[in-house]
Amino acid sequence: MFVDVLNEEQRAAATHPGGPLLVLAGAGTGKTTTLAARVAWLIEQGAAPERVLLLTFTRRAAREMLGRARTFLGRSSRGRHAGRVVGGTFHSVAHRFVRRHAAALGLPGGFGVLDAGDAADLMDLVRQEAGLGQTGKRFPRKSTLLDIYSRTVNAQRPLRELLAEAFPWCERHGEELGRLFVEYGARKRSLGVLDLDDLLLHWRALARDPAIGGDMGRSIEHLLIDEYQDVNGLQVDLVRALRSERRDVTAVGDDLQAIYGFRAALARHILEFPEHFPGTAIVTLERNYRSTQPVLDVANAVAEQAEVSYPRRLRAEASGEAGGLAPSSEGAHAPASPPELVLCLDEAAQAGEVCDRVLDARERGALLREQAVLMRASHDSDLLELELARRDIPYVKYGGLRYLEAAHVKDFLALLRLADNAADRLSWFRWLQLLEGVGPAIARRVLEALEPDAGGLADVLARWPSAREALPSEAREAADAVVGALAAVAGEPGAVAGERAAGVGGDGPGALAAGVRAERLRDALAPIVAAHYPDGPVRLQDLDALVAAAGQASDLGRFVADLVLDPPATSQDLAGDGSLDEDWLVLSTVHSAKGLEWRAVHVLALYDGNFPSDLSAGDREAIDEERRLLYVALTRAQRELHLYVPVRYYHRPRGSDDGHGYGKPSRFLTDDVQALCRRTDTTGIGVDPEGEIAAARGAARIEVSVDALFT
DNA sequence: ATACGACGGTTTTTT
DNA sequence: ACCGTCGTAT
Repeated sequence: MFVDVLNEEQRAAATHPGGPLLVLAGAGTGKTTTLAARVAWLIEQGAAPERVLLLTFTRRAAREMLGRARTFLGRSSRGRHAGRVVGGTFHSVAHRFVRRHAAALGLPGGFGVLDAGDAADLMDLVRQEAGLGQTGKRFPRKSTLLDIYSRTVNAQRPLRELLAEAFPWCERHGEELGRLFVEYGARKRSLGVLDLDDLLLHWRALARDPAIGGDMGRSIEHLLIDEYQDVNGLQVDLVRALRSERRDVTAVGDDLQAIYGFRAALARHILEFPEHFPGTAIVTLERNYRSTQPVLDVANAVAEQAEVSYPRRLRAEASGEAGGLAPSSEGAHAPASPPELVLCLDEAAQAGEVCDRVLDARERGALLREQAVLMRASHDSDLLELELARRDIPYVKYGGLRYLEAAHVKDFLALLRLADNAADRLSWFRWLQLLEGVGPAIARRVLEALEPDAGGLADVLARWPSAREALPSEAREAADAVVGALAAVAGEPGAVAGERAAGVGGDGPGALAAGVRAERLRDALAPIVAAHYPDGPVRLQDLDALVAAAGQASDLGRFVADLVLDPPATSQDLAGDGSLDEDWLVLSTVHSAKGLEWRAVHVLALYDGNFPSDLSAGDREAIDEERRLLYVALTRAQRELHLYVPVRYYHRPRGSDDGHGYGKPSRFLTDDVQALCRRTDTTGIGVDPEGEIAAARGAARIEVSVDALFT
């Protein structure tokens, strides 16, 4: 029986008979295994798989857990059924429900979902049209505007309070922001689009509706939520609404790993769970099967510094007979070595040191993909990426600038959206401006003539011949090609003869396959993209990857929506498993590394100002969150941990002028922590344990500057 | 009136 | 390396 491989606490959690259950699972304690086992156990006890709902933080996590649940259940018919469990992120599951009940919510059936970039663009558009923020005073930029809006919605708190607390430098614009946000909401409604926050808001509204919500709640026999320490107020509301009648709910999490405060998550929520669900059984998992004790010692020492915490120490189990230890190719009796603290002169030197150690670990038997370089901010790896390329070390990077955020990819997505929904004004507005000599003003005029949301696709296309007159004559032909392609691939039957992928895919009878449609659009857009961007050819390759991915999808509309809800972390992800047998190093932000583990972990740029970030200085809760972030990074390591501290950094990244200063090691690397590490000083200038730099004291005293001559 | 090039300032992290 | 603003050329 599969529960036999679990330890006592894990088994208690997995086989909890019913009613609310809270699993406090420290890092590496087999949380994934336990949750997967619980799903398997529920099914084995007779729960209908499609009535089990598993909410996870990423879709990858859902896949992994359901895969393991299936393994647990074996080849029985129940095992096959595990695939029918409903699983995904809050947002992707919300999308499913909202689509199903779109009519009741007054939404068009094929409503579009805006990703963060689209939403910021719309916010900006609304701001311009409302004439807000034109006062010449510094006004928040569009992405900041969306951050503020989103955080207010997710925290479910008044804008005023939130500004004072999290965006004090924007407080003076409070009134304008309020008006802007109301207008933004109205505009989304009139466009028939939802942003990511709306998905949750609409799901909550459904869940609270006596009729629809009642059915919904009753149809979910068991609700399981992973990473509960990172849910926000809106998500807590949702969970409570879904459980107003039934009491079967399992939450799993670790308040020591709460790192999404910037998204309005509060670790407090996990501690309040027992109050929200009276009679909650609590199970605590403390046995760590992932890391060696020296690694855990350092992590524990970091966690202990927290101002407010319920102290818990992770203990390493001798070897992993139970739970989530990935098989290691190295002998279990290899001595556990203490983490290494590597002092580097600057970030360039750091890049070299990281490469040296990565290759060294590889010599000792750790594949590149069993190693990861983790960082606070995605640009921390800029220099490292150059060095990796120079040394021919392949890598993939997670987090940071997403593939989907590249301008040309968004241009293409706009076209893909139009293929399904010609009424999407935003998408028209976007691609029209790619044309030579076309800016916002002309694009707007074309839209006026086109009236995209009046009538069906055929009506809109019928207006094109007159609408195109607003374009400068040089641009008309290129635009015709795009509109022609749109007409040819449009979802409606009768658009084009021949080339039908008869019976293939879910686009309905007479429709072209998603891949063919995507390809047509790509071909029409290619000359425009090539002309509009200086590095055209490279960008076109990205579009090819997208076309290939669309080819795997059954329905173009769903393909685009899924892309927004579950963006590929890297272009390699999108391409699929083309390079499956290749070995590569993983680069990732700490946030994106959540829930993962590697044999060797390298943590970059541990100097004060970067990790913890300067932006969090002064706010105790923010500093605590940065500390938990480091804790998450440290606990990703199985056997090897390297911490890098560049002591000199350049103030102006402009160039080689000597505008540098000396930074201190991260305040989290206290004496206690450092005492648990092996120090390697590669700077050659001497750094003492407090981070005082001999050279800095001398250098700071003597200053040479002729700046005074020029002012 | 509009588009585009030059210039200066820049709050990480993600569904 | 990006975004927003301003000046200029069309």
